[in-house]
Amino acid sequence: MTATRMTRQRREILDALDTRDFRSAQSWHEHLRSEGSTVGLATVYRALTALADAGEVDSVVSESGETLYRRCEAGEEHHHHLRCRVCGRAVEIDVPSFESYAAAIATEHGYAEISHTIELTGVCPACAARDRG
Amino acid sequence: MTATRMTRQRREILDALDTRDFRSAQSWHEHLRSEGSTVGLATVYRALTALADAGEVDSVVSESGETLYRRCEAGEEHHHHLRCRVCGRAVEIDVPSFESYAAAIATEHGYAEISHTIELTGVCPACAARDRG
DNA sequence: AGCGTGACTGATAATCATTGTCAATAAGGA
DNA sequence: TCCTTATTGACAATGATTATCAGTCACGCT
Ligand SMILES: [Zn+2]
Ligand SMILES: [Zn+2]
Ligand SMILES: [Zn+2]
Ligand SMILES: [Zn+2]
Repeated sequence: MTATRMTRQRREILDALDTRDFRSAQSWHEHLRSEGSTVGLATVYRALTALADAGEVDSVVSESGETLYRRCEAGEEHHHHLRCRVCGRAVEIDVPSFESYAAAIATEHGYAEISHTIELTGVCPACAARDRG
Repeated sequence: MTATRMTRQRREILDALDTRDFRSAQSWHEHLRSEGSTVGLATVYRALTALADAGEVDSVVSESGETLYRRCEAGEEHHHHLRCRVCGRAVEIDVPSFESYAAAIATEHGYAEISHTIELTGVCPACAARDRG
């Protein structure tokens, strides 16, 4: 019944994704092409959304509304990020006290099916240095 | 030098925005039209982005990438929301300990110009009831 | 009250990210 | 190898947002 096939394209995409930078589907596609891959844009979109649904990659929606992806660190659990808004480089952070607080405040207001978003963005040391020249 | 003029359209838009629901520009436009206004879609977009830039309305980016707006109770002050992902109804929450925590963890990683996003989403009591109805 | 200027408006075209279409291709089990 | 069908990729289509630009009107000034 299940039937997920391991194709050349999927292997290429998995290989390209790293755990350092958050990039858009279009950006990953460009990156793959520049490395010689011939993978199509639609395929990159399909693979990334599928991987995100499967929880194998992280996705965040940027301030401008683009969806950004990166591969998770091994063995994924719920976590949040501190991301560079210039280059996409990100580190994972955890916000221990918030997790329970979120549930409490939500039920207090009668809201169900709660989910939450916590993202920190800034300019990483490398990009800050580059700015100064 | 400054030159922001109070037009009929801007007055209508300001009047329409309420402090209860987060809606997209298109949704506010529909709402205005249904009330008899003849305001154009582009004008609604322009007014909302201007108001958001001026800090007079809050804007959040939804999971699907749409930008949602509403007028807020807390004036200019920084705050966060618990929003219904079905109807947009939202309440303001505060996350007391987080503000300083965000700054600390960011500088710890060398990131500058920090900003953060915290949004809770769920299904409000009214929408939950309607689901069952 | 009348005038002039430039900010504002609205219909529409353009843009941009993302999704849908569909014929051709190629995993992977028999 | 052969068959079934998931997958691919070029391209069209969508949907939100932004840019154009000619016509309009707010508002300071006389
Ligand atoms: Zn950076
Ligand atoms: Zn969390
Ligand atoms: Zn608010
Ligand atoms: Zn609701």
